Amino acid sequence: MARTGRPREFDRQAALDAALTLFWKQGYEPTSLNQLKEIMGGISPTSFYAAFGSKEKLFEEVVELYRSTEGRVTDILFDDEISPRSAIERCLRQSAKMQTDPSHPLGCLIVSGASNCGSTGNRVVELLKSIRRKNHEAIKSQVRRAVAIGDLPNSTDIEGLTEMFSTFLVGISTAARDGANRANLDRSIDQIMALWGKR
Amino acid sequence: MARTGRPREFDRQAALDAALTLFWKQGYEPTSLNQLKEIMGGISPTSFYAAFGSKEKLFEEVVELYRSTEGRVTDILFDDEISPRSAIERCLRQSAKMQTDPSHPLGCLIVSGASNCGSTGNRVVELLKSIRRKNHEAIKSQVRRAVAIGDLPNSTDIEGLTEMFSTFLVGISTAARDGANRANLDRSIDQIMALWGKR
DNA sequence: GTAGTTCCGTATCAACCGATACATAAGTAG
DNA sequence: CTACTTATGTATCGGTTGATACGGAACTAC
Repeated sequence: MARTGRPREFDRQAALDAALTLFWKQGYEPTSLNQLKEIMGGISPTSFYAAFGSKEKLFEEVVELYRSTEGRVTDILFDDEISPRSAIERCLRQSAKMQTDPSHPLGCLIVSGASNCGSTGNRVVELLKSIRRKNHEAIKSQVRRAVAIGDLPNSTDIEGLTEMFSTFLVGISTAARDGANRANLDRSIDQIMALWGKR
Repeated sequence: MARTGRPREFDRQAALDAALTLFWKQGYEPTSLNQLKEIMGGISPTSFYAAFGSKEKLFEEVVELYRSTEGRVTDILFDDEISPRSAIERCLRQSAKMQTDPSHPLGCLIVSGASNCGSTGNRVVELLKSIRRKNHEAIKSQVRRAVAIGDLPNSTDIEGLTEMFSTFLVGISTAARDGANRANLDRSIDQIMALWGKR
């Protein structure tokens, strides 16, 4: 049975895609409702709030969309089927490739999407921070697993190595926004991964 | 001869210090004139604009203040009197220490002070970006010098190694804001600097 | 004293912020 | 047809943004 009521006149998914692009480029707070409404197909405020609830809820939905598309480059950190080294290296390389891809805004929405926020944006800041924290923990699990399976020596400083990869990973967003290209980032990953084989 | 006219009733330097703290914590755009006026001694709008010109000019002055105080941790990147390795390592360690110091806001004003900006903040974004670019170039000069003096082999990938240190450096700001402590960051620097001795 | 200079407090500006009210249009259900 | 449901367009809400106008206060110069 078809849904009752007047049908929606704009493409909700297309509007969400457009909102992702805008939030990705500008961040949460500087992106205004007027900009969103315009890029989302010139919809009216009523349509906006009926379809998405609020700016904050839209952002949360956008983060989910990002995580299920471009943002999946970090999913491999949670993969225990491949080698720990491969998980971390591939995460870094995929992130570098994705974040420098000119077909969408530069950098990472999770890192740079809400770094400057006033008091109204606290929930959004915490949302992104919790995702970063999970990635950090996933890196730690991989390093720990590498030690457990003998791929890294028992003397390995797990916290130190984890923090190194984690800090580098979040740094990619600023680097990409500052104009670092994929080739240079890939070579920097060659360098940082050399640590793994040199001890 | 003393200056003519009614004397200023607030401490301009103290106001500037307070503005630095607020911008550092919240970033450029989310920090409002009302917040600034209040923390700067409860001054009036007239006093604010007479003394600092505009919000943007105040921020530029705040950046200068930061660069001449806490922000000096990166100055050592421009020092050609010490060894390249020492210049980079000390920059990283000083940055990690400074950015996790609880006596002031976490992270780095140059990296995180204006990452989310609308069209009005473009000049500010470019100002910070240009500073980051200079740091990146300074790292490159140090790596190049290291190769020149034989501290790194001729086969060194200068671009790759530079990007690695530069990306890690900017990553410290997000890491610190996410709660990384100094000890862990220091150990991560142990790890990343080990590259220098392992080839 | 008076003139000139600089700063201060209050009141206010136009523009924009996120969010709603209200009436109406377009569909389904019976 | 009427009743119900859902989306739409316009007009507007109260609040905040960065920035000014204007008159008066506090100082120096002479």
